[in-house]
Amino acid sequence: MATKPKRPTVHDVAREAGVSVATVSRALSRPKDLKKETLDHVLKVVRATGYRSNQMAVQLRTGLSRTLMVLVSDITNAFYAEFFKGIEDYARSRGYILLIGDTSQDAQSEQDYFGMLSANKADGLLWNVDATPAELGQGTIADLLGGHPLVLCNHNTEIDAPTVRIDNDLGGRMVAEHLLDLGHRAFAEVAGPLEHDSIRRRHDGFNAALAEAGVTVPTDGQLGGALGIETGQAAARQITAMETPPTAVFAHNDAIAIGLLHSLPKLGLRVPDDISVVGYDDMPYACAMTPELTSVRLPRRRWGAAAAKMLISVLEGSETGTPEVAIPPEFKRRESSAPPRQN
Amino acid sequence: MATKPKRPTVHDVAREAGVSVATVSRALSRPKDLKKETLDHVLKVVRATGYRSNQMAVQLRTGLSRTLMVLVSDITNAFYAEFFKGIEDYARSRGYILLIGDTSQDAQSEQDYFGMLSANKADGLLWNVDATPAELGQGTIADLLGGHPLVLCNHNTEIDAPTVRIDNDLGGRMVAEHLLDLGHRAFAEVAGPLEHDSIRRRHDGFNAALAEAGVTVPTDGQLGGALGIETGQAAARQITAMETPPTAVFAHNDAIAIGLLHSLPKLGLRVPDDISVVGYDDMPYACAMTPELTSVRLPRRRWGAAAAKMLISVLEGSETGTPEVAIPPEFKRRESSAPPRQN
DNA sequence: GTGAAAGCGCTAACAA
DNA sequence: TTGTTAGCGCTTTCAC
Repeated sequence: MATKPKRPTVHDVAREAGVSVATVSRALSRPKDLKKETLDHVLKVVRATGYRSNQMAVQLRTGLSRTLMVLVSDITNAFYAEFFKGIEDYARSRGYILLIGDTSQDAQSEQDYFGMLSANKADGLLWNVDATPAELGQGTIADLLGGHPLVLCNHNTEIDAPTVRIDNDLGGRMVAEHLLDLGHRAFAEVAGPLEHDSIRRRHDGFNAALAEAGVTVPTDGQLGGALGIETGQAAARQITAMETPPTAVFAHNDAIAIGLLHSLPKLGLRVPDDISVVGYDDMPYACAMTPELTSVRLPRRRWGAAAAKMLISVLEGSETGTPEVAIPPEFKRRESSAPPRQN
Repeated sequence: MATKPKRPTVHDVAREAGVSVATVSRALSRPKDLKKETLDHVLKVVRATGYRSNQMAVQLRTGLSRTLMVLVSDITNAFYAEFFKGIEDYARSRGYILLIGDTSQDAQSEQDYFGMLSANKADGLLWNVDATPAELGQGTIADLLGGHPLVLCNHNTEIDAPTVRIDNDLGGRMVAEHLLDLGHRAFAEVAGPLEHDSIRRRHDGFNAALAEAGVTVPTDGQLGGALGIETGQAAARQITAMETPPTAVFAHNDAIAIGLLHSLPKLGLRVPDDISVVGYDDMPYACAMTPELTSVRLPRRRWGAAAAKMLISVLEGSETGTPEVAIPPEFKRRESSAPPRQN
């Protein structure tokens, strides 16, 4: 643990190099302000001494941490992996690093993380909002965050901030159009929690597109629950129990779809022969299901990168409004959807 | 953007409360050093002014960032999600936050992150090593990290540091024993990159247990490749092309197993009737495959928590050796493995 | 129990 | 082009 021998500071380097601390600082941050000779010399000493600037001091001095806080409700969700990567890639290309936090849908954790932002542990926040925080009543979001800027990764009507989200209306619509094209007219929908904007929109888009074709989802075909495998399994039981089951189901995410794929056949409905199943998200394993799952691919990496870019633009002053950009998803047709049987 | 009105500092609070800055600082960090009266008064002013300490200053002054850096080679891998959560949970309970970095198996990125550690962006490092960094030749790992402590989450013979890893020898052994118990004697193994310690060990454990039963994997049954679905698909082709295919396959992770599950039936071998498949990792979707995948469950969350605990112990001085703890996995029997057919 | 004051290591005016 | 110097906001001796 060579942690004892105190690390060299600008002063050490300055003394060693026979220049002032300012020169050392400049050599590192604005090299072109120095005579090439001096620069080379200082840099050599820097290397010789193994000097590394102490970011704690830099941060205090500049007021910048070059750190982005990323908040999601469940870091455990594989869904976010690519999203993080997109953020990380762009952020790092701009010299920022990531503080990733999991709020677990818990108001206290959320507050804690907001507190860290206020305490300048990060310069800005990338937030995948699920629910509007309760504390928001007591002030604006900017107060909560200590004035640090925020970019939302989900739409939220009660928070006024730049937003970079997936175009879920379009996603839902894509599913409807695909299924209609195949000839389906009898549908079921297994929804997630509709109070979440991103869920609501895939629902709205789906149903709007159906409505335009003169079709509606019957009441008993409107199922839903949490965004998990079990919801799909439960839905499969409900669907197979119906007198005239739908010929196509739209699951609000791939986990639900997997639950369907897994349970429907066991309960007597083959996919896609008897019933088509379309998922949403296009998780990595969607294409390895049996049958391969038709899904809506969300460009999660691009999404993360766009959000990071937006936040950094705000931080660096080149973005001042509160734009809302919606990233279009992409439809992935696979084996789990097919034309309905003729009967 | 209420970012203009400069935030209150200890001085502001001190003036407002009619005490010294020292007293304000104490009120926040060591309340019991103050007369209850003073304390209450200061705290009231703190609340009134909305004061929040500036962590940048605290860090510089104390030399502590209360931040843990976590480095993995691919943040995109769903495998890490639960691992992160375990780290986050424990870390946060101890007042630490997480800086998560993705090295992309890239030496430069790795160096960059090490540099940030040296620059005190974090107090310590939790590292899921894949390969020993090339730069290690030029000095000890402690130098590279600026003297900050490190806990490895994978064994690495060339780096001497406390390690908290999964007991992969045991995992591999569990698979062999399960399959032997079922009556299998003809095996194939689809391995990952054996240069990784965690992969090597599941291989070693598996083969050692087979050897003890007097069985070996024939040469043409020793397959392998990257830890992805495609490797499983390719292996399925090789296996089905064999004159006498094995009755059981051990896939080094679930992705490979999924590739097998997906491709074997298409090529004429039913799972588990003709051939048993056992995966490794027990990813969330393993139990939703058709057939449900028998796998080795890695307690990833517990693993992360244990690693975080170890690192914080080192940081706070209560752990000084270089212990190596191996966390035992758990066997999950499901549908994809069954006794071999009698023939 | 409380205050005064000395920095932590760095950057950025301002001077020279 | 380079140096001097004043802090950034906080914690922590050391006095009182």
